[in-house]
Amino acid sequence: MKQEIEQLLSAAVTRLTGTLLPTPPAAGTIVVERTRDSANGDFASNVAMRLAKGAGLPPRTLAQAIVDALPASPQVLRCEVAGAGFINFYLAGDAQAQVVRQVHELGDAFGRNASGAERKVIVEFVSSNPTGPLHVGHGRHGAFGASVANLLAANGWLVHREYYINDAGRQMDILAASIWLRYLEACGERFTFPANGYKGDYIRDIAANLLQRDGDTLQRPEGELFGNLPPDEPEGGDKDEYIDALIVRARSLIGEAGFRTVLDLGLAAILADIEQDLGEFGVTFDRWYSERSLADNGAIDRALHKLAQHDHVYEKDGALWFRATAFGDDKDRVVVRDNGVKTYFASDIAYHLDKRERGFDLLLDILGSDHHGYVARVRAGLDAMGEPGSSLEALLVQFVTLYRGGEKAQMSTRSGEFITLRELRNEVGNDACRFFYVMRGNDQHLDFDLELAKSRSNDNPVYYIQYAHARVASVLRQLESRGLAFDGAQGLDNLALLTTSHEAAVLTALDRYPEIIRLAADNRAPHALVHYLRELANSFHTYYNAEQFIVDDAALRNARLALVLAVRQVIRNGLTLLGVSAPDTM
RNA sequence: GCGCCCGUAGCUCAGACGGAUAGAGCAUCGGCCUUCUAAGCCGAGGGUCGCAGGUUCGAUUCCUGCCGGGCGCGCCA
Repeated sequence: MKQEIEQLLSAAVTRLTGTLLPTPPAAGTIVVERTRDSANGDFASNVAMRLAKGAGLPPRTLAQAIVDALPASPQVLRCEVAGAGFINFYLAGDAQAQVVRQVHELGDAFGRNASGAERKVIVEFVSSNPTGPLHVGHGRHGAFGASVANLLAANGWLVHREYYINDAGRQMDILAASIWLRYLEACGERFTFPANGYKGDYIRDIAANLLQRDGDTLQRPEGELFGNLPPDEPEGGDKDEYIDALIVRARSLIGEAGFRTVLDLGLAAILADIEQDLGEFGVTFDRWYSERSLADNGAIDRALHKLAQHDHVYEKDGALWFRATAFGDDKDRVVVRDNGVKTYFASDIAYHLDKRERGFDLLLDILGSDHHGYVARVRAGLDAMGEPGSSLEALLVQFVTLYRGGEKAQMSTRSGEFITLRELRNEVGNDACRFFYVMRGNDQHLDFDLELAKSRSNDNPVYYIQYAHARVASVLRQLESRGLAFDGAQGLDNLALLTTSHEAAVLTALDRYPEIIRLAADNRAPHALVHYLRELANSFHTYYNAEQFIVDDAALRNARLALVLAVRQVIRNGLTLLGVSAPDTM
């Protein structure tokens, strides 16, 4: 409806161009918005105020001229000039009701549009280090990323969802060493576990699987392992030095192949756990992309070569530096350390180059807010390699603070460690989780109250929306039990009977849905959809309390049922984009 | 010190492109179940939109400077 009014205005302004208006208006000048107060009509435009100065006319005079030039439309009852020069549109009585017909015709597709124009976008999110289970912060990334990806797809983007596996580097070595040490413990060796090792119970589980699969083939006496090592932190040493020395020792004792066996087993186990966890959460990926593969297939060398070709690298202090400052970054960045090891940043730019080479127009990275410094670097890298840095868009997700009735509760009461996503899901349920995670904008800190998310009361917004959906289903059950059936044709033919103020409110809410889908995708703002769904549910609940749907008058009954079925459809469409279920009973 | 984000009702937050009387939930207070699910509805109170300037016909929104909070500024990943 909003679009149609914009078209009317555009036609009127075009008609005046050359006479009252010296030049055609710039794109984006003709804007129509919904009025906040129905006393000002249903829609309003400020176009006359924006064009008045250029035309050398008082805003109200120009506004009246535009109104006079508007083409006639069956949708618009009348329009008038108001205030400082607003043009207010009053819709014809049955114009709004046509949205019900649209919803019935389009079904699941209602609200989708083609604004993305089949551009290719890669959404990279979660990408947690595969060194342990996901915790509550990763859950927000998963829920947010999945919802943004769904919204983009609903707007006609070709969406690819990807998880970048940080399976190279020192953290992986520490993981492997930790597993091997727990394996030795399981073999009966006794020693003090390193301060910097991974201490979670899942490490013991993986070690137990290793023992079961490979027997004691990797066992070595602890004396050989710990002899002549630097002191660990509790002994006054440096925990990083200690664990690095331990890793070197482990490699020499069980060989590179043996070490790799342990590492791969651990990596596979943890990734399987993460994939299952996210899968149960309704978060899935088209590809799990291995960082290690970038080194193995030469992609990093190719990226570095590309930088060197364009003369954007130099040597200093034995290391190879990328001249990032030439591309707007704060400082130059090391890509190859003086010990010959390539930095994490080197694989990052290689990865992003690879994304471009795979043909993605938009690279959407969903990152923790603590990674904001990283964006300028990677953009600089892309520019230096001849790819537009502007194709990278980073969405920074702020931290999650868990509360349990008002008290901070970051730690699990059972294990004393960070609460995992799985624990959270088990406690509050997937629906409430997905919903609470996207209730706030990504750049807003999120207070996640466990008690509120669990409460099955009117405090809980997710149930409020689901309840509206279930109520419609309940109405249909009631209809059937009275021996009646919904006559869709009759309902859609009698939409003009939907005249109460409550029906008008529901119709307006339904009509807004396509606008919200567009807005939420353009702004990468799933929370806009959350707020909308609450308002739609509110208009429905109010209607439900005010009017009976199952009335004796068949024409009115079917018109009302057509309306509430449209509400059910739109709620279902919206919740689906958020990864939340739409139950028929509660 | 530099950079990014945030500051709106007692609390948690919406307010895209500058527009008409700044909204919602929770909390507080008062009403509504012999009628399709009360996980619901209706009503009331509650605000110098952090502060100070600037641009504009018009600023919560844009710009500048302060104040307060979070995060980041490695040859870590």
